[in-house]
Amino acid sequence: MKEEDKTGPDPKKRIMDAAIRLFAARGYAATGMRELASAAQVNLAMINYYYGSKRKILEMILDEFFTRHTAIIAENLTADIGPEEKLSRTIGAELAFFRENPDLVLVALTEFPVDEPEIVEYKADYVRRVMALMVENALPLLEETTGMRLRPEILGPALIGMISSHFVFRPVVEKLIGGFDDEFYNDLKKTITRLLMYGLFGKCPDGPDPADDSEGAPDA
Amino acid sequence: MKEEDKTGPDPKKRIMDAAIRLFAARGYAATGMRELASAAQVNLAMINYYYGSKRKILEMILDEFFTRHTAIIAENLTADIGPEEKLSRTIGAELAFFRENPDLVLVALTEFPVDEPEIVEYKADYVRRVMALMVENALPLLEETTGMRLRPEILGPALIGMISSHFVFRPVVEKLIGGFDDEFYNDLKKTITRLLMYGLFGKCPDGPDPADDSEGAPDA
Amino acid sequence: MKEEDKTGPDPKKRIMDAAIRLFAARGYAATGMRELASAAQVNLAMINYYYGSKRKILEMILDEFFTRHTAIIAENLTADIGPEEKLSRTIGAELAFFRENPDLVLVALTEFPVDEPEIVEYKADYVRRVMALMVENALPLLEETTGMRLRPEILGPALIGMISSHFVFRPVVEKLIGGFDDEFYNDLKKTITRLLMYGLFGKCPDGPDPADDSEGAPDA
Amino acid sequence: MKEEDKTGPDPKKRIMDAAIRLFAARGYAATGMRELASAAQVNLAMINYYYGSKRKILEMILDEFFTRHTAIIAENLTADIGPEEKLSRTIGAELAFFRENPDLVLVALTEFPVDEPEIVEYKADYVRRVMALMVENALPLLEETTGMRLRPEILGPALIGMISSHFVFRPVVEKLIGGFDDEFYNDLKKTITRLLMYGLFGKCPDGPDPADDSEGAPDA
DNA sequence: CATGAATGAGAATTCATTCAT
DNA sequence: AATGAATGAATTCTCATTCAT
Repeated sequence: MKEEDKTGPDPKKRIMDAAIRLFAARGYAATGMRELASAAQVNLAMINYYYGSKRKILEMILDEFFTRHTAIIAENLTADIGPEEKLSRTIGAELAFFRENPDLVLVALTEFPVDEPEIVEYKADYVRRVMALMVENALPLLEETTGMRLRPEILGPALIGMISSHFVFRPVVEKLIGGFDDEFYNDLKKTITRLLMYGLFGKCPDGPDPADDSEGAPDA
Repeated sequence: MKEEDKTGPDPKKRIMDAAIRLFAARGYAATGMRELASAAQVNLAMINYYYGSKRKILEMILDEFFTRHTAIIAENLTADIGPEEKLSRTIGAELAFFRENPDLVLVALTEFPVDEPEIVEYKADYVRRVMALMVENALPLLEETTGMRLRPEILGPALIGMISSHFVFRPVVEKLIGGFDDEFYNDLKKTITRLLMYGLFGKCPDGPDPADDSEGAPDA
Repeated sequence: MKEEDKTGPDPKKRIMDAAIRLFAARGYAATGMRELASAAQVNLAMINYYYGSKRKILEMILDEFFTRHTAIIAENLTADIGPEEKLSRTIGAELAFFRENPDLVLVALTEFPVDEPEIVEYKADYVRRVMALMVENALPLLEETTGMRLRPEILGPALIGMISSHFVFRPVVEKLIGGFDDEFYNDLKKTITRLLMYGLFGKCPDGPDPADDSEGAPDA
Repeated sequence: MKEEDKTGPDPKKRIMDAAIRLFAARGYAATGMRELASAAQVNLAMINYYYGSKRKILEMILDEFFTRHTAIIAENLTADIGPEEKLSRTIGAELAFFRENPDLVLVALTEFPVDEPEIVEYKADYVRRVMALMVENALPLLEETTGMRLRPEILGPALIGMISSHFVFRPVVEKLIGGFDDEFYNDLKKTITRLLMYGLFGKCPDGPDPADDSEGAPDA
């Protein structure tokens, strides 16, 4: 009986997967528990049995995104490397994470501004942690190179916004452009990295593009 | 005539204003018609009397955002000026528009990925037009300066994502930081412009910062 | 201004005509006042201005049918002619009336059993009058010819049911058969008359069919 | 199991019974779901839980009537007996069925002409089947005895109309006459049979009335 | 673990009607 | 006579959740 009699993994995981997919496609509030139950091939009552309530599911989704995203940022920002490499690696890691979990990103960003009291603390905590990571591991150096005062509450959203924006527009762009292949995502990484490091007009130092995954060229 | 016995302007406008505010705060699907009616100080049935349905309200909101946003981009991108000035002006105009209509931006971006068949065409059209504007008025020059192939389906979302991201995170950041004053928005504009033009490491040509609204004083 | 600026006759009449048509097609309860207003090319508020309420319209419709139908029966049943001629003429007159006002019949019959307290008296009165007419002008003679006891509360509905039934099934039959031409209605009259006078097996006395409208030709 | 804590049979059946009763008394469109729920002693939401929608209930009611009525006609019309016996038995069987399910008849006839696209096919199918049964099992013989051309689209409605008409007028007649006892229904059967077989004036062959259930007289 | 039944609150929408102009 | 706005009640249906089995 333990062998999956329905489709795919165990029921609890199926529910979570379906929730991420449906919340991304229709939005959290617009997704019904029945819809979710049938998408997960699970009896309706089992959802509350496993998760307690609909909102708890969303909390777990957000929590997962925030935890993993913060960990990625922390891991790359605290590495003992030069600032340019730091930024370039962070962008790459985030993009890789987003690409593997596009619906997770979509749910997190789409439901992010929504003002539900019981979830607001998750979000505030996430923002706080990301800003703290920047202040401690990147801002001083960056203020030096740019010669500007850089506020974490501005730089944080700006970076995340640019790196994630593809995934917000993806469902619509997909209908116009068709799917996205490896080449697209390599272009995406190159463009985003280039923009965040040198902008559209900044002079790029000589040497190979630091974000190009193609060919066999090393990152340096 | 009928001196407004309730609050503010005429009922139809009050409904639209309240809808933008509520959809931004709670999300479209989570906002009830009763909530909307009482927020707009209007009888419940008047909403359908004026707008026909809840979805029509959202359609009008999205349409307004898309129309105005596209117009701003078109106006600045087609101006007969140099590419750097083009970009800098466009960013400034967009930020000014977003700042004056933060809830409108939030609704447009939050509800953007949602896959409702009857609204999808609005969005696709918007994306198509923005990409076309870039291809015709900016991309060739930018590809020259960057030496990269720049896809509109990458560059478009990236720019919009960075410029708008503050407004997506704003409700949460506001709770941590407090309100946002003029100085904040001047910093925001400077930072976003700097990032998109020269990135965090690109060498900025000498001369005054092109995006500084503050007096004539340099940043020190 | 009095000249009909819209379509057809004066607004009050247009409302009544549209009501008969819509009540026949969708039923009284399922027909909305807005539907009625736009079908009659009249402002919504004018309906209540002219008729007071939706129910009053139905009352007037039923009243018109009952009045005219009762008058037709009275006129033919009290004529100073033989019983067979009486019946044949009554059938013919009813069928002619029904054919000219098929929607009126449909509304009267469809809404007839509905148990709305404020309308019930109209119906009861109608039934009473029809039964009284039969008792006074036909039953004694018919009981003699048939050798049966004939109750008016049985014979009345039976006759009306047979004569009107085509109009109840008409909307559906029309979809299967196509329209109904003069020949059809002549056949209808012949069949109904034949059935009510001699049934399917009764021996018909010689002589021309008393209900044949077509030329002078006998049925052969 | 669950000994019925409410009234009578299981909830699903109670809903159906109440629906037939209410639709007959007030009409389908005029019957509200709340009314139905409380008449069936059932929670409002259970109606949709069991039947999906209000219209589905009507569809099931019509389907039941049409199925059973067609079966009765088929059974009696295809019997290997003489034409007079065929007709007489069919009338008797229909009247018995109608008497046992007066509300079902009323709903079917009252809602019959109503032009709801999703139900129209049920009705058309019913009409088609009844007409086909007549064409195959009765019309040729009847045309011979009557010497008339008999169209199924005329004869079908005429027969049904006469046999069912009592049940259409019943609610109103009941208020004038009082209830209907066995004797009444025996008279009804005799009168209807007599009319359809020999009409009001047709010469009835000698011998006892073929439709008289009373006394001990045999049918032959 | 799993299920079908059940519930009360709430969803969006439409209703017939009224009223000031 | 005519209209657009307004209203409160009612419409059908769906919601997330609970519970006995």
